[in-house]
Amino acid sequence: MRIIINKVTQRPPHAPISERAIEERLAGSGARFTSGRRQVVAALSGADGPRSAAELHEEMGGEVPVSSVYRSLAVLEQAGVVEPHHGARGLTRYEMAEWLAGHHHHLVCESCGGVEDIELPKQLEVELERLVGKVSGLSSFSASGHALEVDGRCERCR
Amino acid sequence: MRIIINKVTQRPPHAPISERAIEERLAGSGARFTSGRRQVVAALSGADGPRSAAELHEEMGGEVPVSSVYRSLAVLEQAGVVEPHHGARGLTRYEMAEWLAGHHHHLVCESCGGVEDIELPKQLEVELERLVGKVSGLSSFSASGHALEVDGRCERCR
DNA sequence: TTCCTTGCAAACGATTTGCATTGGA
DNA sequence: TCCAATGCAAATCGTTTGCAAGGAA
Repeated sequence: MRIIINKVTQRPPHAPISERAIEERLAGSGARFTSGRRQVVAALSGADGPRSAAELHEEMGGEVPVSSVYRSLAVLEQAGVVEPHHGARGLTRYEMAEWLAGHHHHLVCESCGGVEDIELPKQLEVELERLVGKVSGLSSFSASGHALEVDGRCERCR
Repeated sequence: MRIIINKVTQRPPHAPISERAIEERLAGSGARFTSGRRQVVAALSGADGPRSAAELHEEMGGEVPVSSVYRSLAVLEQAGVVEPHHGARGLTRYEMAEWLAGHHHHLVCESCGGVEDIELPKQLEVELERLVGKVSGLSSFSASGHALEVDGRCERCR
């Protein structure tokens, strides 16, 4: 997976993550920002799309055992630092929470199953939000967020 | 999960599924439209949202073993009769393919993990398609479809 | 007879958990 | 010292597969 989006929409690989804010969030859950968790956060905020526990395990050099990666992810999710994303073949991948990584959407490749982030130009995002607003007006479902998934083939698989 | 959408957007619980068309599709894959597969199709086209193999197994009365439900789903997916949908906790749920059930979107309850179908009023759907068209113009990703997921709490969980 | 199907049980891969140990405030 | 955090191995859970029996063309 590589970012192939043009400059306007490309999401910076390293969003300016606030270590401080994360530490506070964790503290709020009575948890510490340990080295293992820092590594997960680092790997995740440097990624161009959601990552599974196994992918993170590998990207982190295989030092930290997978079970610990899972535990880190669970704690970080609990604290609202990362968010799960359910994709191809029942794999659960995680990404930094919206308040840290910014709101974005996904391009899902139906061939390789990879996922790339895409940030909509403000105007389109505004349109989309307006549209979602109308949708929730249609049902007794109380909407709190939305995600647009665009399916197709990534450049590599075309 | 219950349909709570108003009349304008509610999707008919029993879309007028063409048994004939399904049989032909299966034949094209060299497969038969057996009783077990008919049961899966019946359960799925009567549902108001995606269903997992386990849910179908239960809704079908527990007669057909889960492994057979999985096999039926695999064959039906192969033939383009049903489509997988990856949701909460890595569960794979299926629904009738778009050409049979019609294009629609999902309301995902972040509390119970349930998914309800929602069909957008034509005008909104047109807007959405236009928007997706613009998105794919922004990247070198070739889009073939899209899915809008609205997250929130269903009426029951509110 | 020839394949497609199905049931059952074993196998798998992803994720979770129990338990004993380590580490930080 | 005390409780959170971690490593390792065993346990779960959803899903897949091998194999032998059943069925339709």
